[in-house]
Amino acid sequence: MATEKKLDVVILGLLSHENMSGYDIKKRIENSLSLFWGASYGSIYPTLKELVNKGLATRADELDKGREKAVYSITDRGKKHLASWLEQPASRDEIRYESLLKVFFGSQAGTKQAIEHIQRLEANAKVELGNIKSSIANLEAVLDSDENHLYYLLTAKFGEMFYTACIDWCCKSNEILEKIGGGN
Amino acid sequence: MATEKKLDVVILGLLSHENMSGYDIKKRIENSLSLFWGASYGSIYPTLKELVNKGLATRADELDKGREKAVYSITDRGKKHLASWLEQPASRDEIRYESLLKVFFGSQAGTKQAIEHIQRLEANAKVELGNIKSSIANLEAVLDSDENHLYYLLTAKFGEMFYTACIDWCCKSNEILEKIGGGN
DNA sequence: TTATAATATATCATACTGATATATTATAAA
DNA sequence: TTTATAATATATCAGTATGATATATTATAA
Repeated sequence: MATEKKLDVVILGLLSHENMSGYDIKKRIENSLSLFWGASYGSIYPTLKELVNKGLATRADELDKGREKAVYSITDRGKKHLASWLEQPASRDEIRYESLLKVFFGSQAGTKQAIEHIQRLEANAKVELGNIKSSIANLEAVLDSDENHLYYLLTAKFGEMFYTACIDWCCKSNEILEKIGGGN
Repeated sequence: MATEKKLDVVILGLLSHENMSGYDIKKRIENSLSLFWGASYGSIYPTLKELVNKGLATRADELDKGREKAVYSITDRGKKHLASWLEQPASRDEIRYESLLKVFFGSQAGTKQAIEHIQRLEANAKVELGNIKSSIANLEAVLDSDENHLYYLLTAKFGEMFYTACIDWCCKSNEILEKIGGGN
């Protein structure tokens, strides 16, 4: 069956918060879900068509500042579909870290290169952690206004813990490799 | 271009440690890389053929206890290909956690369901952490015998930190949700 | 004015999954 | 001893997604 299709329910979830266009959905995924999920235009637009065909969403063409825009809304059937997915246990929890792959094969390239991969990972984690910390500050400021904010805050805190632990691992690993890798 | 192909270099990396069959490669990935990378037979076998066609690996048919087996070895060109990938910065470091997706959409299903997802995540993380801890103990015992063990140990320690932090997040999130979710 | 960024959607080659199929050998259970 | 089940070993394919590319319009900065 290939990986069980998830993008339909991700989009339905976002539409359950707010009506959106495909373009809006992409931005929302990048801003709020990117820590633990992603999606490309190449799958978002076909999935939106499919949702309309199945009666899980409806499309309304709007004119926003002279520019055409298709805004999608979740239907009652869409809400039921979303709810039935939400009650199932998650079936895909995984990490894909090419950096770790390169560390794993470190003996082929030498200590120096492994250190470089770890330092890039650390630098990136620091940027992400900075972004997440300001998200958390913003969310905590508006926490009572919308129930969704609480759940968003919890996932942001997951990101905070992940990148904090990741940076810590990078430091320790660096130390170990610096110690043994005088030459190579 | 779709996701840049990575399985070729993953397999070359494993073959740089040891000659292996497709079946062996699958097991090795499950045992040693599954924390941060995965692969299915449906991609491993075609990739092995491709590696042979490109002259990056060679195939030798062996008879192991009356059972046919194709054992692959990395070539010099394969080693160069692996080395040139290893010196590039990683281009794919990501998490795909459906559990977090379900937490994010928690307001649609209610506090109780969100707690259930988090508890399943915690239970799974505890199992993984147990496995990783025994791996680490084994690796630390044989550390000087093979340079690869050090890099394997580093990635295992990444897993240890990840699942430890994950369990911690689950506990804290659980508490928060239990507090507010008396009813729903 | 001119270039660049942002908005908005569409298409497609390529990569990979997970299911299914097939066949053999090893091992545990009846 | 038969019988079932697990492990070894490989192959195929529909379905799901990525990321690159293309196109067109409006907004903004140089």
